[in-house]
Amino acid sequence: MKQRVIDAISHELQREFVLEKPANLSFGHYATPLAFSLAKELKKSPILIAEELSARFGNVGIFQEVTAIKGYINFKLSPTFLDSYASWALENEADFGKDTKEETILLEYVSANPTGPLHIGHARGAVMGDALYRIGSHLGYTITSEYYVNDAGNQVDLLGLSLYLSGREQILGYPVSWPEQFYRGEYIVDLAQVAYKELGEEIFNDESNIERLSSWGKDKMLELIRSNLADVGIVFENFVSEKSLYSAWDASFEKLQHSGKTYEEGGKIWIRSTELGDEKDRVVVREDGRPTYLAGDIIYHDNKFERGYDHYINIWGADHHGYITRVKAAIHFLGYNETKLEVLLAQMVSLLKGGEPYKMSKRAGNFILMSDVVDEIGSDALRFVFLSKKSDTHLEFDVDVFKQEDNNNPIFYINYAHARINQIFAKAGKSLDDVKGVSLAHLSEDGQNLLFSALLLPEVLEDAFSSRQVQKVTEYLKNLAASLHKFYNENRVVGSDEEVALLKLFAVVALSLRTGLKLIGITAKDKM
RNA sequence: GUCCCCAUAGCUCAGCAGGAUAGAGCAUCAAAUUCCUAAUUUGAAGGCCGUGCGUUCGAAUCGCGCUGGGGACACCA
Repeated sequence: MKQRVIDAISHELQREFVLEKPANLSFGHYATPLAFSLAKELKKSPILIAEELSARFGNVGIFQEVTAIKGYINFKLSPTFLDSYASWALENEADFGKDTKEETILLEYVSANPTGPLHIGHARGAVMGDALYRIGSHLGYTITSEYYVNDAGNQVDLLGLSLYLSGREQILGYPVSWPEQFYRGEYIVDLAQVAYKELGEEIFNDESNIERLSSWGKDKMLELIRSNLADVGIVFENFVSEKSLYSAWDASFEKLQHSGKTYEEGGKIWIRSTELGDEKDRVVVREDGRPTYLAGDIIYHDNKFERGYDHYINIWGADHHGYITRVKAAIHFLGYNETKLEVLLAQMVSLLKGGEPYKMSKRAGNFILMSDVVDEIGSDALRFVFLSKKSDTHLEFDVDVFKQEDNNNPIFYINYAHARINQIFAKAGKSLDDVKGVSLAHLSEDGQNLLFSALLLPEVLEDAFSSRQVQKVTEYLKNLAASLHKFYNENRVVGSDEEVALLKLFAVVALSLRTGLKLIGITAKDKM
């Protein structure tokens, strides 16, 4: 819709212009402040310019009216245009808001260590990534979703050690002393029990079994993580194992050396990341020859770029922000265009319950488990609240709000609007096919405005995806639901003279709500 | 010390590729159900958009400084 408007205006004006929303829908559907910027150039008042320019739109079909108000040029779409778009949307439900894009994107998110269940911090990146995946795919981008599994290195070793100690302590009854950094959540105790059942008591007898425990535990944890994700409707296309990539280290390392940006010092191998803005150079190979964590990411990004996507998006926890520069430097040294990588940061989440800090789960080892929150408020509410604020800003919310069944709870409010429409159709005894064909050209002003709002979804999606700001979608859905409730209270539908037209209008609103919800991973309710 | 995020109504937050009177929900007060779900709606009240300077015809929005809050600064992942 927006594109049609832009095309129509460019055709007439032959100029660059900014298209925006008027302050008030009564002015029009779209507006441009173009006259202000032309004032200097033309040495005329913006008010005069706006009047002259608006006069050119006398017979541009899609506009009913083009008016100059205080220097702004306001465009009001014609009811026929809105009606034809509405009819198209209802005929092509699945295509509503779809677009075609050439770009291919590799989207990596979550990538939590397979050493424990997902906690609430992971949930934010997870939900954000999934929403971008859904919206982007709907817009026609070819997106691959990927989870990088850190199944090599210290953390996984620690998992094995922790299981080993826990088994010796809880099952074999030996006294053990726990080093500070070991995993101590109750899930470790539970998992050690499972190990006891599946692998037998002897697994805890000898330290030589720790490696096996690590690997076994990692697989179990990955299974748990997948199930945590599945509970909120997230399924990844790819899981890439860090460990499996290590065989490619020599090749990646050779590329790095080829760039001349590596050097040896103190028995370690460094990359000159300071040349690309890093605070210090970084070690990639330790004195004992073991590659560092960064090396793993170098191989991984080499692997990613080899696969030849147009664009790469990583969603990381905000605590990794300092890591961006060095990874980009490495990508550059590998000979790729590092600007193709975009890193989005998911900031901290603080949870409250009844106004008090949400208590940490002992089970998780003093984290808030994502699954606990899902059990408490449900996947839909979790998704909605996490998506309603920009991901790179801190978020605080009270889980109790999302258990209320009223206006406090936005997901409830939106579902109610959708369910309402369904019930009205049922009450009227009509189906979509009964109303599709009717013309909406004679709707009241309020009806036209509601229709216009419902038809805005495609441009909201476009805007949300391109700015990576999914909260634009949740905000839009809340507003659309509010408009529907308001209209409902002011207009009687069933039995009125305009029954079929109003039903068609409502059908478009429902389509927009349903589609928008679907793209943030929520299934709209038909009945409540 | 360096870097990142934040500061808008009592609370939680929108608005920010500069544009017409700064919005929503909650909380407070007052209204609307013989009628499609009142799980809703309407109205009132509530704001030096943290602060100073700058850019601009125009700044909540852009730039610099300051103040306050959160976070990150490994050869751990």
